[in-house]
Amino acid sequence: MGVLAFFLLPSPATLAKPLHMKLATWNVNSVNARLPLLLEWFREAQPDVCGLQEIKCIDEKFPIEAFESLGYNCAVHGQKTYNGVAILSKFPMSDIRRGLPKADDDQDDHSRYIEAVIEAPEPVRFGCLYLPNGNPVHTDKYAYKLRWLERLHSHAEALLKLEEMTVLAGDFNIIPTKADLWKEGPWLDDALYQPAVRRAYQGLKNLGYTDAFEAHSTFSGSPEDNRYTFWDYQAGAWPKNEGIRIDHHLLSPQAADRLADVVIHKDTRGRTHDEAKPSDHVPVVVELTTKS
DNA sequence: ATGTCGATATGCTATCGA
Repeated sequence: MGVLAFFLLPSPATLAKPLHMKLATWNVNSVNARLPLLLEWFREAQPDVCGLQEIKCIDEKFPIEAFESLGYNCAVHGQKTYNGVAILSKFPMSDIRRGLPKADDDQDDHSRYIEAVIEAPEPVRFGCLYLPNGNPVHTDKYAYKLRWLERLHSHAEALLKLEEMTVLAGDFNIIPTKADLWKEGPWLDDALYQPAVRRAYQGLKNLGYTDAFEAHSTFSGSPEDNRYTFWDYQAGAWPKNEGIRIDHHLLSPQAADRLADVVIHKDTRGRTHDEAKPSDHVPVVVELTTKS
């Protein structure tokens, strides 16, 4: 009978181990000012992939060696002083795109989008975005935000046609619903909470993308008591827990089918390390079930 | 509304963007 069991059970070599691939996003508000905290968090959390926003440096000043020493490959789309995005990945990356597609009359010199195929055993296309803030409304900054959302919509639509596992993650600068802020009043005139902006976010979902946090909260046995991802430096927002949820993962249907967990690393908002102060955003980590 | 940051050059204080 020992022989029978040997034949009926799959051997360890052929049994595909279920794995969880961790895909994170974090607006770091200067990668160099934040570096000691970032390295500490990467050692602990061990994300497979992490999109960074607001790195606030040109490519040449990105601390590539520090991340390589932790086992990450780096794809960087930097800019002097403002914006700047990057993808860190334990797996090799291919098909790297810097910037969203532009129409002929679009002028956009901000570094706000980078995308790569993560060459894991089951590849994932990962887009890292830093959507314009858009304040104050009724200015060209707000118009730029709306136009950027149109361009993101078009690109997101094109990506769905590839029928891949795709994750669009980043600082969307969009508060999707009333549940995603502590009090509505102060935000009614803010570009992060305008109906047109929230409608555009819903438009991305209507294409077929799933908001990972929203989906996870519908089947999570113990929903997180915190859903905020950002607390302003000003006016004591953090000690008063006056936060908002603006850092999101949108999943293609192929990725949404694998959604296993969403974790907001709230504790990093109160941490310091080697003189480095916390970012005003915290990392959000999505776990997808994948095969080895 | 504002109790804070970070990068920069207008450069040891002010300005911008968030």
